[in-house]
Amino acid sequence: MNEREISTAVIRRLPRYYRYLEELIDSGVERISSNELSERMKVTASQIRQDLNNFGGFGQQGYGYNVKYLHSEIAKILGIDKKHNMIIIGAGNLGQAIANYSAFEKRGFVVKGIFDINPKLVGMTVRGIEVMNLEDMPEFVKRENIDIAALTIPKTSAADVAADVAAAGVKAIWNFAHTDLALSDDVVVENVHLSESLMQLSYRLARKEK
Amino acid sequence: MNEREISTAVIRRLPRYYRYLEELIDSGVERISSNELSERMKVTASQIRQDLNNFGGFGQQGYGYNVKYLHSEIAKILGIDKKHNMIIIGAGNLGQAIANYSAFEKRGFVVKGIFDINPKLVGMTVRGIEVMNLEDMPEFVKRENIDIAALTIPKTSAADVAADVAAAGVKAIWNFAHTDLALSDDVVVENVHLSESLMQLSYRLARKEK
DNA sequence: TAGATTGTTAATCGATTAACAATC
DNA sequence: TAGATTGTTAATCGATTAACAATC
Repeated sequence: MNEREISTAVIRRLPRYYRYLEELIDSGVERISSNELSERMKVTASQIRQDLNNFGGFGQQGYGYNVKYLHSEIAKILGIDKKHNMIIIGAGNLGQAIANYSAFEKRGFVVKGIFDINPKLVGMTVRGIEVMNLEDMPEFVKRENIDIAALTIPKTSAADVAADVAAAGVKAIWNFAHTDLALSDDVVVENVHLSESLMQLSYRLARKEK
Repeated sequence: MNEREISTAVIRRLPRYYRYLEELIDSGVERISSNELSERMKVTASQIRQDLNNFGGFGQQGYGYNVKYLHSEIAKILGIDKKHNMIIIGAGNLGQAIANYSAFEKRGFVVKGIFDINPKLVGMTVRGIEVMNLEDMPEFVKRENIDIAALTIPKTSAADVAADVAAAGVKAIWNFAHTDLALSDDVVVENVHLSESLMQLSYRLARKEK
């Protein structure tokens, strides 16, 4: 696999390619050219070919791309050909929503445990997964080989909890708290800032109205 | 206000500026230079000045930026100085999480109603907001002057529901369904694709491990 | 072989960074 | 006035698009 750095712009597009390829498989399409795909996805064929060729030559001249093959190759690139053990910290609605979302499991993300500090929530069960006390998290992370922690907690406690899960051995944090987490470089942090998304929507709405 | 198109890269950064300015206000800071802010936010001072000057000269030579003033100007740019009436379609965990998230209301996004097709959920109350039957949505949108609809529903029904809310007069859709919505250009669509975010995390995790 | 379409190089476009004159 | 820092122009860098030779 190539050593040169892939831009985030490319990485952001990969899951979308993956989704479209999935739909093509479902509708029984066996091969597709960059041109046909470009029309469906509303991006240029050139961009599709450039993006894919960052990772290898998955197509064939005169033929195009084999849908199933390309789909499986992108899965490998994204690392979703392997299982990932995940925990959720924060058993509120958002944490429960993620725990309940079975499509993640289909992509190899298995929720092994949910944690909270609220004694009212501890002991509860979400989709068969027990809500445990946050104190028991470090031991659980080690025992169950957890590599991803989703933080669905208020921003006030996010920094501390992030430090704790990192110390326990978690390798990636999916952060829903509205704050930037400063952690050592060997922990991956992926942010989902819902309020920022809503503000972008608001901006575009305001421009339209003008 | 300027007529030239602002790039999405700039728009994506605005909410983050806003958040940092909010924190500065909370900690009693009255003015800040692009240089100080650049250190806190880990972006270049040049970028901050360029971004802001897309919208106007909010600073003063030799002084910097007045934190409160800049904060309020960005609020205006983002359109969050005005109230937005919002509905949520889909009363599952994710819909409930959004309804319960009071911070949105602080930014002027007021959840007026929640809709679902599941009769078990209809009649329920979330944060004092009644869950109504989706059939009653069009009339509600008109009566309550709704301009934003959050779609927290499965992708199978997303396209139809999106068309319905647009027909009812909703001006912007905050889409959580894992599909691209094709709608007329006068409806703003902002996507939150959680599974794509998780795959990006997975990609970065896989690269780290290699 | 001819036609189609990739992989890849080159050209263009846009975004970021650097530099500095304007000015508070 | 001198110092600081913006607003803005110019330079650089990177990403996207176009073009086409390679090849199935």
